[in-house]
Amino acid sequence: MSTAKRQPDPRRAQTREALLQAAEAALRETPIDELSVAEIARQAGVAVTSIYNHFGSKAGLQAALAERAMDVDRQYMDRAYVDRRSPVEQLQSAAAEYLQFYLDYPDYFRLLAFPPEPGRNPAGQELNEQIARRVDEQNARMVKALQQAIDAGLVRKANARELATILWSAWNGMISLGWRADGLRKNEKQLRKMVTLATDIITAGLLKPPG
Amino acid sequence: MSTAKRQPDPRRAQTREALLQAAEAALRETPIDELSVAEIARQAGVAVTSIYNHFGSKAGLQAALAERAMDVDRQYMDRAYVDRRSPVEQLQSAAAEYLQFYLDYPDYFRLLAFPPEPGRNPAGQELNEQIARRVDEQNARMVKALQQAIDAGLVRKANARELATILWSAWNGMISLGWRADGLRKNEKQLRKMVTLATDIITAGLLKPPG
DNA sequence: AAGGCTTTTTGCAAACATTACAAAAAATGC
DNA sequence: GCATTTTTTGTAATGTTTGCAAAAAGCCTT
Repeated sequence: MSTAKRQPDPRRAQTREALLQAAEAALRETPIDELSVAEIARQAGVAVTSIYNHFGSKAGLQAALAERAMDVDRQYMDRAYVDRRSPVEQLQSAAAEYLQFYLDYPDYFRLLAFPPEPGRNPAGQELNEQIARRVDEQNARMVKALQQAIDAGLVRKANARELATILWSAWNGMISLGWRADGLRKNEKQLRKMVTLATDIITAGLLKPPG
Repeated sequence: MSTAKRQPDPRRAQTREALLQAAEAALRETPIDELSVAEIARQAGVAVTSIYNHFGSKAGLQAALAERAMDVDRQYMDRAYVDRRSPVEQLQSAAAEYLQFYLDYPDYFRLLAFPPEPGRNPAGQELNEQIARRVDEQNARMVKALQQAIDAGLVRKANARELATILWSAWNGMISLGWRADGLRKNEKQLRKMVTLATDIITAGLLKPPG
């Protein structure tokens, strides 16, 4: 293995940070569709190409912002996983908080739940993996809650990790109805109702021993 | 209302059909990413602009093909909703067939489950609504099975339509893990397992009366 | 602290999707 | 057959994305 080490080039962190800050600031003024990569680069004082060097695409840059916002997400989830609550209650509130995160940051949610294909661009792929790790990290908390419930005999025996993935991806599917452009779209109220009911049903199904 | 009627212009159907056929044929040879709208238009013998007149976007054209493919989807679902089966069995096989449809036609599945935004283009919006109607039509069969189960006292009392939406969107969320570009992606085997387990849990939860 | 090597940035050209618009072509209804 | 309307077409312009080569800047060794 040729792991030739080297001190990291400070320029890299610098332009990366300049882009993130410029993009974040610009996005507070202008919706993403009306904001061109040229404009972002101009405000960051770097070349357009640098966006692709660092993030792989315009969506990648946005995703990098979303990844930062996962710190926010962690706060949401902190509210859900409180130890005094029963595991079932924790799942219910995790679902509610996850939905709330979407309602507060719809763009970021979409990028985390349904990341755009990075193509063959290495920077984009790397970023994607990084985001996946963050998501996984969050799901780990759900896994923990489920495992406790299983160990306590409250929930049917099953792989807690798989169960968490089911829960999380099912929520994603439901919440994605919030931005459909057709008649199948659901509004906030409907989403709340749906996610609540679904989580209720699923937890009921978990409590019952397998037939 | 100024509903001035008029005979439909045959040219419209003609170029539409030419585009659909050319696109379908071309897509058998070339993946969508490597197929330009210019090339499709050329093979159809029409102007590029016509694609936008009729379908709103390149994705719209693909979606129109997917809409046609819903006849295929319907056939898959026919296999699931067999009257001799119990409602719960019907749901299980519906889930399995839906997943199979994705496995056989991943591109079409994606367009139906997660339709791209049509923007402000009227043609694209119209197409989107059309697809939504088809999807709704399919879900109606699930609604029917659920309603029967509710009426028979097998399943907790709830709005069958809502339940069907939950089931369908949850499946979408799980199946979407099949094309994630990061470490969270699931392969065919894992998807089967997950969808089966999830449907099992959900139906178990449905059977149990609400606490 | 100088020179060589590597990383990073930059600018440019080209491909592609998309939009807007105006002119051309073709159909309808009378 | 003619006036009106619909549809198609071509073109110019904008924006994202890729590839490439040159320039700039940083690291490392001596």
